[in-house]
Amino acid sequence: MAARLLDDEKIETYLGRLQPHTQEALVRARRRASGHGEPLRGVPLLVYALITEQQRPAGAYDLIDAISRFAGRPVRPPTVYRAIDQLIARKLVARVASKNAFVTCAHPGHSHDCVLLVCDKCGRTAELEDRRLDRLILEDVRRTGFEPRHRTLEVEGTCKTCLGA
Amino acid sequence: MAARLLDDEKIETYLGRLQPHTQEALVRARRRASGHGEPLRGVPLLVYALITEQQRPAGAYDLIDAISRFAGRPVRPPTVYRAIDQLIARKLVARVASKNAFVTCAHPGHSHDCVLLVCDKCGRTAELEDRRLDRLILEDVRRTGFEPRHRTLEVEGTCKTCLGA
DNA sequence: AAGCCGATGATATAGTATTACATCCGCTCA
DNA sequence: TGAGCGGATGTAATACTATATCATCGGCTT
Repeated sequence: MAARLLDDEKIETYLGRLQPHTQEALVRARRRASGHGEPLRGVPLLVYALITEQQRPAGAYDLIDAISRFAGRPVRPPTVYRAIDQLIARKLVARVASKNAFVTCAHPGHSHDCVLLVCDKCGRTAELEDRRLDRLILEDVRRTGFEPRHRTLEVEGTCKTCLGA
Repeated sequence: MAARLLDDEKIETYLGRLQPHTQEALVRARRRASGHGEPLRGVPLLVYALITEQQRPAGAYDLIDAISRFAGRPVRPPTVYRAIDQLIARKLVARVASKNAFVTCAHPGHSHDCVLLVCDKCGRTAELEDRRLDRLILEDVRRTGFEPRHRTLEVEGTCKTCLGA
């Protein structure tokens, strides 16, 4: 392992000051991570916390800037992209293809082929799950002889809150 | 109107040499376009033909290069992006969000919220339509109080042909 | 024919992502 | 115990994608 860019203790102190919803998500994410390979730490942990904290998709370069500020020196893109890849592999984070951004999964560990609702106004996202939908898509796709590996289902529009305002 | 970058007649000559499937698509696209605003010509026409010709998603810069070669001088990104935007507005082309690329719509004029099957191996895409699916997604989304404007549904995997090979 | 307007074109730059290489750690095994 | 292997981490450089801004042109109005 190379010299750690970020000190574990410093990260923990930082995390302790985040919002309650982030704390809760971190507990869930760590619990999930502990069953799947290495514990969550370093840049991936920080990336996960940062995305969760702001409750909407984060661009990779927003994350790079935030982590650079935290570290007190520039952190390069591959460092953060690697962290994101790891989080996606662990199914803790999902890419928002329509925005080139990333969100934390609301239900870590679920099927993960969820429907992502993206609000044009506030930028927040919500997840939706529907087994019937999953099944229908799978049937339709398989019927054509196509073997699916991954699916992206994103709906852009206006969320309930923004409709009210 | 500024000096035309591309000469109409030269384009027609070029188009005449493309594959039969492209010719057919062009006829359909032009018919559709004629009912909706200006006829298709210039850069948008060429972009449409180029994407169709290669039967798989084209990156914006592939198109920029191809059109530059055709024009015999560099054509700048905004020129091509504007053409793409126009084609998307006319529903002749769709963005492939998961690949930052563009495909021509197989069924110009249809609902256009189709399912896009993207093959990892050969890169080709196929479209799928299913009203039941459309309805189910709409119901699910509306139930949460979200007002949809646009949806992206892409499935990555292996196509029938590549599975056979 | 002066001047407005929208379409087109060029310049520059912003934003997103990856390739390739350097470095360091900690483990294995002589 | 320390040489060296291998994986994770860190850096530099660059490729790829997209847009904001300004310049220009041609046709239309009056």
